[in-house]
Amino acid sequence: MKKRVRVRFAPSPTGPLHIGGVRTALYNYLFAKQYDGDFILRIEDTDQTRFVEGAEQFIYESLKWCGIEPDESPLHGGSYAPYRQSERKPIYKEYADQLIRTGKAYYAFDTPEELETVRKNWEAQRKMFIYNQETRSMLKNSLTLTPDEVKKKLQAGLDYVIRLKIEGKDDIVFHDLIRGEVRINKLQIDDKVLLKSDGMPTYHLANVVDDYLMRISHVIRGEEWLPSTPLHICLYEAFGWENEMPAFAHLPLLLKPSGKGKLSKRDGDQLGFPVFPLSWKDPQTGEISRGYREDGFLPEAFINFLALQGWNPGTEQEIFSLEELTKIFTLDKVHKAGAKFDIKKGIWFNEQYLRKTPHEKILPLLKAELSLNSWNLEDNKLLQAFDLMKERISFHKELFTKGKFLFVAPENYDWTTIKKKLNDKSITLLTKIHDNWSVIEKWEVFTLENVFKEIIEQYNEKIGNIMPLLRNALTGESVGPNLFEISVFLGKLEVSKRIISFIETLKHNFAYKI
RNA sequence: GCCCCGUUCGUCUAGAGGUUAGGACCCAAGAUUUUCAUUCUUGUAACAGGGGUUCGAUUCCCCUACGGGGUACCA
Repeated sequence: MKKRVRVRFAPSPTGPLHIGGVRTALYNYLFAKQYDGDFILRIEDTDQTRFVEGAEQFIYESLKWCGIEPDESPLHGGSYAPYRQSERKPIYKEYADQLIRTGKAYYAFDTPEELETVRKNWEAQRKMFIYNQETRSMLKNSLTLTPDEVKKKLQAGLDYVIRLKIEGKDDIVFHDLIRGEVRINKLQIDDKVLLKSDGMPTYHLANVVDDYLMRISHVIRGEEWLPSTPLHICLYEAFGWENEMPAFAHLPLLLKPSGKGKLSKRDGDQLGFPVFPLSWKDPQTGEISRGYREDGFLPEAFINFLALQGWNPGTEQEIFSLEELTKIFTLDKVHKAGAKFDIKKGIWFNEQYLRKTPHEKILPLLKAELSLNSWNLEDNKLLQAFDLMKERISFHKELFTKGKFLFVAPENYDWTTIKKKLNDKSITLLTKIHDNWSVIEKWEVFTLENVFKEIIEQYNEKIGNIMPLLRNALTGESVGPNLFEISVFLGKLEVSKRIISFIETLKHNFAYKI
């Protein structure tokens, strides 16, 4: 029988989740769903010094917004609870003790200060210190001290850590689902701290123990973990779990647009685009960072974009729903090299989704934005406005800036264009259009256009001369959607008002010319 | 320093020995449009370098360069 697919996304709540993390979560989710497996969210909060208020909540909200909710998590529950590592503290101690008993790990009493001194000394000799099978004999631990001394120290309540005892000089070889065979010599691996002096496990211990206990079948994580994977394998072996070891897949990193370093939380919005899915307020400084949601990205577009950063289906299709992605996602199509993040493509995705997303999904977003502007409009009018503008905006909120004239009469006009087009016929024509339009019974595009064309024919005026003026009258701008459609949208009364107002302004400013 | 991973148009990438090296974004030009946008057409633009292996290498191997990651009682 094949092992059930169970994957986990295991962020630590030391700050807001950033888009690299979201992509890791996404790939885990896609992989799980494809195999009808489970997607687990585990909170790795073992570093009590770096705890950030609200960061955990931010993770839940972000995943929810993206539509990739976990099957099991601290919030959703599950049969392997608890899913928050701080609540599993006793478990790790038990497993660490087990390794002590079996001789696979040992106590170490070196204080952080002592180790720091050793490190400095080594550095002075231009060497890098690592705590490993070659150096541990010179340090203070249960391998160098007598059993009695160790016992005394423990009983005296001295601080200690538990370190993994790496043994042997052979290579650790494993097969990464994305990278193929990876090989590293055991001499390169240090005797990593498993249990910290505060009784909390380090990432390595907690991770391996939990992945084992939670029956994780595939570990899909960022490339920054690739170098410590051999260590994790040593841990599985130390526990005797080598047959239950999950498969590993290490994802390429999302890099800064410059390519210099991985995209990090700290980049904030200095780069000109959000690095967080949602906006985030730093509880310490009060500083607010932009989020994709608040910037106006549709979650479907955001996810689609993110999915294609580092993975592709091998076909030329680029637009995929989350569900489609779950059908075609494969780890072997994940690219190996890091991807320089380029927001331009992300904006393009949003434009695509803006045009194809059904009205009922767009409406709530538009209404929320409308209320911010304290404008009032019926739902169907709002959607009509959106349809008029949707092919010339990248984000739904731009309806209210680029399409402001659909909601309020223009306060200014584009004088540069007006001056070029204005002639001695202009006022007469505008007045005529106004008057003839005023008596139209069927206020629709076809009729308006016909009446308009009859007039310019009658007066032998060029369409390119009068149209910009009429457009300015109605919108205050010289470019935009079809003018007759705008007129229909605004309604006869409003159109009449705007034209009259514009004529008045012209008369006032250009009396000499007319 | 040491270890690991990587390197195809500016960017995201396809390519798994023989291709006019393909697509998308961006940019540019043209067509359509009252205008802008959309749409359509076209264009610019890439195999890091050097050695092998081979009849033939972007593709396989090695070296170099460059980039990224790791090297904590952080994850």
